[in-house]
Amino acid sequence: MAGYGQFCPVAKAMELLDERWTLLVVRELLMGSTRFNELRRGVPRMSPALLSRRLRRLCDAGVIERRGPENRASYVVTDAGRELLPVVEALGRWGTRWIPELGDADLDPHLLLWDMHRGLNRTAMPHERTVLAFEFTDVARSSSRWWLVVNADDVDVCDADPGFEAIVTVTVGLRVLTRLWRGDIDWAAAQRAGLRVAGPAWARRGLPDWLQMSPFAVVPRPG
Amino acid sequence: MAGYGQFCPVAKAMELLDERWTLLVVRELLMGSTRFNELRRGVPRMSPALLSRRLRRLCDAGVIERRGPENRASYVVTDAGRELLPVVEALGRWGTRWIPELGDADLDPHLLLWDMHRGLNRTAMPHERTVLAFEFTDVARSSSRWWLVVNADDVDVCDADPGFEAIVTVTVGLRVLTRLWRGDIDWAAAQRAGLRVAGPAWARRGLPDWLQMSPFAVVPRPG
DNA sequence: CGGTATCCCCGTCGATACTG
DNA sequence: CAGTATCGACGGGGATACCG
Repeated sequence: MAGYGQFCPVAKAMELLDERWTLLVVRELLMGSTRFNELRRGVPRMSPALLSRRLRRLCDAGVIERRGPENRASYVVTDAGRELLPVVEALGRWGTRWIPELGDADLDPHLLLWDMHRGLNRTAMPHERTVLAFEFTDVARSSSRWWLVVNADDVDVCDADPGFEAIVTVTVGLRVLTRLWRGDIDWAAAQRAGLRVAGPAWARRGLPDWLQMSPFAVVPRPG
Repeated sequence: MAGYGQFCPVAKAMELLDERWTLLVVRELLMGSTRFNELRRGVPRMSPALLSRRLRRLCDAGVIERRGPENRASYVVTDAGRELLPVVEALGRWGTRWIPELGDADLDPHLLLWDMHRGLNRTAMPHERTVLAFEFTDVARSSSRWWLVVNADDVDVCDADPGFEAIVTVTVGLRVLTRLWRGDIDWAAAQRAGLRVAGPAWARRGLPDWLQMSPFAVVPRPG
């Protein structure tokens, strides 16, 4: 689409940033994703063709730089890209406060686990390999069971049993865990809403500390 | 277009705000415009049908409220709307720093005068009616001459001679005055680039104080 | 002044398949 | 792993005219 035909810096910024998906890709980049397929996991409903277009556009705009060989590309934010953090933060804070309601279509177990895997508080967790299991009570059988496999230096999100025994199993409705992650409700309210944790007492007690919530969870709500 | 299918508050915010023109309308509302045709002057390239759609959407989202009788409607921001100011500010700051180049299509004398009329430093100006004239050296005859008519309690933007004598006449290239307004250059650089002011000495000296620049003019530039 | 109504085009996006 | 290629539909939005 053509530009706005305005010299206003807000308009010039939006000529780039109002394109569908663009700011979500930027969000993923700012969260630390650098590889194409890593970015895709953060925006699973975006087609690879469109992601490719957006990445090129962001390169052209100087927001990111493409690095590495053709077959192992990575994308890193430039100074200009890093300075989009205040924009993303302002949007996230506003969305948190003023759009609290989620439709069923906004819920996605894979995306939720993907977000959670980034925020795990590794230092508070056991040092050996640790597996956390999640069972969603209200999701179709085929995608109701998930595992976070915490290895020495990475975390995997699995939708198939990894074979190692889970130290805890969280049984919960998808919406309840999503709202907990977003900070719409707290841990106690989640338990009242049916969240259950199975496993040894020390692990059940530790879990709330292991799972960091969304960065926007602490945003104060209106009223 | 459908939503993003994400529970992330950034995604939920962008479902509303990534629609073309929406954030520019919000900008106008935050700058104090409340009436339909007043808003239009801030987004002249937007069709009235589309502005109408956007206003309804912003009402539905709780960003603004529609008030007054059918034939004299006004739109005022709610708390949610007011809290979009940090979003607009962050975008404006980023655009100012990282998209400094303007295309010819981004220049618009009417829009420039419309922006300037809002920022006039009335207290520093003469109390009686004051007329400021602008003559753009590089704009087609039909829209090269403009006037700001400062009355007791309002300011008019005119593209036809208002009939009252101007206290000063500014002769300048459209791009130069636009860059001055944006803070890309300062007053001295604008004069070196050809800006000339005609009128009594006291008015010529006062002018830089009368004309407030864009709120983003003070944003520090990279490097 | 404050909008609606209508029309139609073209670009965007989604879907799917495929490649080095 | 990191993308391209192709295609079709849809709907957003620009233009224009019109109404209360």
